Amino acid sequence: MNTPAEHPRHILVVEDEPHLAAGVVENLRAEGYEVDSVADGQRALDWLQANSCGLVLLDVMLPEVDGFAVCRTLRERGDNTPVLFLTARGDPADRVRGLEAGGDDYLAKPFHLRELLLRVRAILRRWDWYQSASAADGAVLRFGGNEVDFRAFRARSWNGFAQELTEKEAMILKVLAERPGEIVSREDLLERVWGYDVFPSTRTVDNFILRLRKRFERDPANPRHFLTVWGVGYRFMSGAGS
Amino acid sequence: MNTPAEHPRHILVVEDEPHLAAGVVENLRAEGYEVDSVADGQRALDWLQANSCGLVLLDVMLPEVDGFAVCRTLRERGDNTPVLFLTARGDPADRVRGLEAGGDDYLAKPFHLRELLLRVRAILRRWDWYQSASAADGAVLRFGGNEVDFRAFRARSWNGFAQELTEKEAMILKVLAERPGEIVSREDLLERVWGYDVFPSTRTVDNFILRLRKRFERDPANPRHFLTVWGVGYRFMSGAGS
DNA sequence: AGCCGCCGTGATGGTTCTGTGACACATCAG
DNA sequence: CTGATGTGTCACAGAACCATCACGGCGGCT
Repeated sequence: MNTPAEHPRHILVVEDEPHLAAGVVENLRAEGYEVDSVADGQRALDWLQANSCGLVLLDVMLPEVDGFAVCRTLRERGDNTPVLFLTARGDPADRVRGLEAGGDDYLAKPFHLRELLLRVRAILRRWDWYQSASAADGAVLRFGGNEVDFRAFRARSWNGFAQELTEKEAMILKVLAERPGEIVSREDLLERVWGYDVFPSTRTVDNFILRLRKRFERDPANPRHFLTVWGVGYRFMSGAGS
Repeated sequence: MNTPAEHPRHILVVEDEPHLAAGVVENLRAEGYEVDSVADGQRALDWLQANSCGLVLLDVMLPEVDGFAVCRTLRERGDNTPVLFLTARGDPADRVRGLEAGGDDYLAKPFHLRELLLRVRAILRRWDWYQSASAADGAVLRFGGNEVDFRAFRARSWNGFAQELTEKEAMILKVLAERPGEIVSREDLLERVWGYDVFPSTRTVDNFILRLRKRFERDPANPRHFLTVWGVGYRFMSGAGS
């Protein structure tokens, strides 16, 4: 079964209008993605059976097999590769149909390339995350007697207790731990963890810090690893840094 | 067609409120950018047809043609100059509207100058041509046995004590340290640190100098680094200059 | 349907930072 | 020397911000 983890920066573009396809492909490549492109639904399904990728850009209006059908078939196969629908019509009902077919997002044509790139980035960010977690082979973070395994969302805390991290907890921890000693603003965290079009309050971030402290700090009220930077954000210290 | 490649360090500010525009322009110039400014949407479009730049700072609420419309027109022209929206409303949905209009980022007023500068830098950094941020940035400042890391708002003073600088302290120190040996007036400091919409008294500046002296001077009463220029302002000396 | 765990928000209380006034001291003009 | 003006220093109050808790919504699982 295909999983996006295998080729997270690889994108398949399914679009029958050659000019549009070329433009999209070009721009995605310029952003550093690997891109393949096919022109109809059947070929898309064939390609996806033989290969894997991190995202499918799927035009709804396709000759032969339309985009919704492609996506449904894909899901029936057990393939969970993220799908971003492109459609000519602005009909919001299409969005619902797309989501029902198992799509992840939806963009109405004509769209701005910039917006497309933003959405692609947002969708792939999730997988970027898995990738970097496994890439840093020793994807086990150690600090102050704690041990965190990002692959399994698992951790063992300083006092020996096993901890099952939630997804958000793990992501926040990871973003912080990527830049030890540096300040990470709440906005950074929101953007990196939640994405560009979701707006939880900054209070939410505080809460996750609170949870991380409870899990990993010996004295959560006097944190040594998850430090507050007043007026800005937080900073992660792994060691006995002073 | 305009591309940011031509003038990557050039910024156009489109803002109708003169005082805000002045503050923003001044701060951007101090960071080393070339800055032009116009006061309404039509002039912005005219300017952008005749010139090119690396970034447009675009107020949403403008007389005549609003910011979204300016951006849309720009994109229809095929101009992909990055656009950073400024808006009076804090409504996060505006961010999406801005992105849909073809913008690159979005900042709600009232914003902190520091944040504005960070975002400007982030956007311009996407273009490889623009490598180095401002001089004092990211660097570690050393003087008289002290060590200041502006990235982390942290410092170690001559006697070895760790110092957690507050935001304002760090900013004032940075502005002073950018021009070692030069006189910086209180008005300059107010403009650079507090920005466009706050007007503390000059007394406040004195107080922050006091705090900096306490942190970093061996004998705060006889300062060797944070010197008073009577009747004008202050001057920062990094070395043993006297 | 019912249960449970995760997530986001609001309220509350405590902490830190910031700006100001007061007063003493320093500097300058005459 | 004397007054006028600017600065050093301190303490304080208000503002801004954060930690923490409790609660409700939502979705997944049984």
